[in-house]
Amino acid sequence: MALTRTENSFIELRKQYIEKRFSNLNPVQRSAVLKTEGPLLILAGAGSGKTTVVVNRICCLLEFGNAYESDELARPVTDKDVEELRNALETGELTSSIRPLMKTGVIKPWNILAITFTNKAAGELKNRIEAAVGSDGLDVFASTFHSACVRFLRSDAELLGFPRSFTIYDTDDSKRVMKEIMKDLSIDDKLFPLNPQLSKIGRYKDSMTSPEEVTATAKEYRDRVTAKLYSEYQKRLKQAGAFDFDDLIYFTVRLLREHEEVREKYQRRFKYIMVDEYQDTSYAQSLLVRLLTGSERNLCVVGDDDQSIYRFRGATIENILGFENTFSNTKTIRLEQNYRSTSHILNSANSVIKNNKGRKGKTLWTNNGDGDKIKIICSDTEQEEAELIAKQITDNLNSGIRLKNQAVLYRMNAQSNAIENYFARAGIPYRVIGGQRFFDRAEIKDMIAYMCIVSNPADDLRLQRIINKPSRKIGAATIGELSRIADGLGVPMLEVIRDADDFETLSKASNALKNFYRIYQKLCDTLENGTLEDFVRDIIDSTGYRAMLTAEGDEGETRLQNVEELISTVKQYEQENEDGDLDRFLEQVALVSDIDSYDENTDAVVMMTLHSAKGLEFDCVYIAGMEEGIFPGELSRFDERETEEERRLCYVGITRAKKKLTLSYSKSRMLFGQTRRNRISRFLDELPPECVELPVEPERKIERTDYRSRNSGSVTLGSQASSIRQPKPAVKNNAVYMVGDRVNHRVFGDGTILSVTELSSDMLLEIDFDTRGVKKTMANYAPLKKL
DNA sequence: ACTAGCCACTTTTTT
DNA sequence: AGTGGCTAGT
Repeated sequence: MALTRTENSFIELRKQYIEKRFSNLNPVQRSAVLKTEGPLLILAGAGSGKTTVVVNRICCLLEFGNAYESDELARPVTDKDVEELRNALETGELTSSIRPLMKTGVIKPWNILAITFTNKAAGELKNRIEAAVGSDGLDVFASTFHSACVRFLRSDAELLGFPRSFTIYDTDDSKRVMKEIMKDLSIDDKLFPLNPQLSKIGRYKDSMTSPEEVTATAKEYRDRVTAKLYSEYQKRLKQAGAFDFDDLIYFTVRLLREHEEVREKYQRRFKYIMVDEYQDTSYAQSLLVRLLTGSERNLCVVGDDDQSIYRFRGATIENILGFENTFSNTKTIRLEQNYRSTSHILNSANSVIKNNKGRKGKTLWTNNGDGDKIKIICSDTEQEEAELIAKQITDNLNSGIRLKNQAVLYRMNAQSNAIENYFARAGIPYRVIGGQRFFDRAEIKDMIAYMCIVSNPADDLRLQRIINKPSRKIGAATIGELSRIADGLGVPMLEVIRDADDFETLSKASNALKNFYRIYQKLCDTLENGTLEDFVRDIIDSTGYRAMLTAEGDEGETRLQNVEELISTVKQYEQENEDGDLDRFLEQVALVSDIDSYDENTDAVVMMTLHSAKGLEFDCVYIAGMEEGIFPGELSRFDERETEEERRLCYVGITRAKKKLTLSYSKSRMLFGQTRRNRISRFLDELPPECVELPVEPERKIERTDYRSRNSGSVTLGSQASSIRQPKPAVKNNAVYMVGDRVNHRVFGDGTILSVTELSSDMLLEIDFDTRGVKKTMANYAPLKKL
């Protein structure tokens, strides 16, 4: 039906109004916000304001529905309506009579599904939506893949033969199960190491390959063993009513695939779907997204192929590279303007990443000024590295950058030790994100295990963990017998314990088992009749756990404190979640990561792995361990695909920095209990020389701040060790520099060269100046003369 | 059944 | 280097 002239002008003005509503965005961002219908691929460079786009896109949907791309009108329009809208464009004020005309399509907050990478990101997204559109925003379904899947499975897991109150196994649990399987099947875990087998199984799940399929196709002996392990592993998890992390995705996909009514339920509900960090999705996850997407295909994925860093856990970069092929008529939008970093930092990032081949290719640009150049610092040991980084941090603190805006990033968690040690001694407040999580501590896992068996009585694994903790005279022999009987009958171990009297072989342990069952029943009672907090307190006391810890002395004392902390966690959980129950709490515990609880308001230096830093930004970023064998890691050095992944990780690291970036390497480092000397990371060579700092520092004593303590002032750059190193001649500008040469520096005067280090196209010289101490300079940039 | 002491392994990165 | 698992001895 043709539109009248009045209608046409109204629709045209409506578009203008909506555009104006988002005039705070740049034109590219705005086009991404307004394109609400059909498949959309947003290639969002680091710091390009992609979260802002996602938030605004959701706002747009909630405020205007699909009005921007639609000809629909809620009622016939008159010339008066057109006039009022024209006024509204001037004043920004909509009259109540035309307001209903501004929105088309029925879009409620719960029709929008937004998948993020971490729980923290989901929370932030919700907060920002709430801030923009009010409490309606809270009903937008924003969560991670894993949390979303748990929600779906909670309502329909029975269709797959799992209980609704299923348990979620973490990596640790998986290992335990696998170890047991290997023992039962007499498979040598030297020949078939645990981790590779488990990750193989994980990759099978990522590619939606069932145990049956693997068994059918496995020809070689090793593959047949893996197939056997996989089948057995799944069998046991099912018996225990448990999913591991990969299962959550795998079984949700199966649920949606095999049950049309469930699939349609969600397709009807989620009219608009958005997926963030799409470059880090697995094949199974991309399938999941496809299954949730209805025939309208209102799917928007956001990602940056250069920031794909989770290949090791099944992410495939092909998802984002091939999105346009999977979804025909995809509109692709590139956000390339960076609002975060200075151009020296950005150019460095560009220069590093351009060495990768498999990428869509894009170049970030910024209007921010050049800013400071990239600092490179070099040390002899990892202790000294920590010291030098600390020095930079306090320098920057003195120039007004708060500690919370400074972050130390590294490749592996193990690197944090040396840095932590120094910071602790120097009195620099710091926080470490990641590493061992609170919920990974043994005593906390014990508490959780008690909670789990009440929630899911079939959870034999958790049961075994705590059945004799504290000691109840139930030993390995008894547990073995229990497990045998339970297996034979196909019932949970807990049932066998209940009926212990019926089994001859358990007669000796009968009393101990009855005693345990009484405790179990008491816990069930407490949960039934009280709050979660009562329940946890009861676990600590009734099980004798407190008594056990108290008896242990001061070791136990700290562990008791951790347990007490769990109580306050539970308490807080109950306060924040009205409808929270035990299952919900346990699932949260299973799915939170350390980064989720990272609070940016505490004023302390942040330390974390480069992986954890994804999505964050800091004024100052220090990346430690820029060495071959560390970063890129030893295993990645000779595999091109792996090296490219490391390079992307480096790109992620560099682009976290807003103002200052410091890269650090150490000439020697203690790792795996051995001291190793590593070459400088190739990534340093890939930096553009013009962005790297000429280390001509203004001559000033490092002011001691309150944070620095005694004894850390004597910073010795360049020890004898460095002068022993093989002299490499630096040829540039007709000058050849060798270790031991005497040189003159226009600012620092005369000195002796301590070391020559090849760096990019230049040479890094370490010079011991007669009057000014040891400094580092670039051969090409420094005002140097050979004497 | 429990404990102490020894050995081996870890190391990528995480939901 | 540190931790956790295993063995052997009580």
